[in-house]
Amino acid sequence: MTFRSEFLARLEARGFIHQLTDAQGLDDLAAREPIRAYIGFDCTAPSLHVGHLTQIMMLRHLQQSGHKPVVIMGGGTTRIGDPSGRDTSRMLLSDADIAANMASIKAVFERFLTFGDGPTDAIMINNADWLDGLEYIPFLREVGRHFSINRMLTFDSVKLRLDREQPLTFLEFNYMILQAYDFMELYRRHGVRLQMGGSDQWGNIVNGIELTRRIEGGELFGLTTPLLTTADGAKMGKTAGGAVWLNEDQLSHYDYWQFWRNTHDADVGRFLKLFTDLPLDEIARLEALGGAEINEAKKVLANAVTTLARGAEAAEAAAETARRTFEEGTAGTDLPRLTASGALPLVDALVGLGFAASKGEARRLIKQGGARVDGEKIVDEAHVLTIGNGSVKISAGKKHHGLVEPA
RNA sequence: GGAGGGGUGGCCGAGCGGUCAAUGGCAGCAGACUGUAAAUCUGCCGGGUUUUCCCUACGUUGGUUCAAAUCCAACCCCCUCCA
Repeated sequence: MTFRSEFLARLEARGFIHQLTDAQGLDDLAAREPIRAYIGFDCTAPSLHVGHLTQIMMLRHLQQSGHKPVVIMGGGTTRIGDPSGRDTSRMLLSDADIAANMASIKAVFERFLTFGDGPTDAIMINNADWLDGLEYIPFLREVGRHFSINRMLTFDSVKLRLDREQPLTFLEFNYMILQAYDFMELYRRHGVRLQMGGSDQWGNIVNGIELTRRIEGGELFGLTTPLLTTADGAKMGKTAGGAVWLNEDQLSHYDYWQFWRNTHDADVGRFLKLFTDLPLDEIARLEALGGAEINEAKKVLANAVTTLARGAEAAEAAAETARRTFEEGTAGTDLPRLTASGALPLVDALVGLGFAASKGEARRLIKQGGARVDGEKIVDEAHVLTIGNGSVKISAGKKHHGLVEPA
């Protein structure tokens, strides 16, 4: 359908919309008045990763179209663990871990959203505020009676586990109830009308809408984004080294930039729309580039996305390092580095720079011709570097480059 | 509580007394070809060590044996059915 509201029109044009509970109703509402919409984030790790980026960008578009983003930190729900999309239970995190993670995650949002007290300023709320104080019996009487087990069993998050004969604890089984309760509580406390999330959250979102309608008579809306996979079907945001973290203390600016620079051809257009603010006609132009020229589009993508998450300076530095390293074959300043003095076995340098997980792997790398020192291929596993006064460039394969510098 | 089935490397999944660091698949890494892409082909893929050597590993702990992922016992956890 064609949306009248700027918000939905934008999301639609950029490929954010997968499912919508009441497209017409939400469109009318968003066209008529500023709305408050929320997305919840788990605090299971000290940083969000690029898999969360779709959600964050959606809040950004919300704010840019004149609405108010509400970021929910799952301080309470993380103590339960969301079974959605998982076939095994999460480890239970300690409260201290959760608090530390939450503090670490918060900072990222400030790069994407403007927080404050104004009408369209974003706010951040911890659902522990109301979940921690819940009393069991009163909660069951108020909320629990609106959930039928029969129906809960049909939700994907539960069904998947049951079908695969994998355990689902009662603790986890309650997650969807608490998330539904969140939505209602946000409606009560802050007048939030819309919950957004990944497609795996559909069930949880619908539950919240239903619950609020029954108890409060309020009309709420839900919107989910498509599950994001790369062109070859892999889940977004996982690389060899693990997740692609948004926090810079978890992943260097350069590596973050490189992740985007290495986007598959087929994904470039989609990613530009989802993860950057570039105008659509500009994206159409970039997307149309064929052959080797699409590399230009990838650089634009990497620059734009890195600027958002890490700042313009970080993006420029990473881009410059990449240019020097890959196009000139020299070395940029942003590369991973290692200091040493005197004699350093190449194997140790490779391990020290993080290019190999063990010495055995480093040896293997050398044996197979993947290791280079100052651009020169080394096949001697026992090669020893002599660190004098200049830095030495170490390469592992075509993509990993680093520097060993004198101490 | 009872009966049965099961817990193997990042994941899936074989093995069921030596020839097992453990078949196969996926994922991953490197090489060739390229465009820091994809596809394809080749090699590698527990750790250490200049190597037919040592460590660690098949839920946990003990035991049998010259020898155990493989047999036995106890325990822990999971699944199914019964109560």
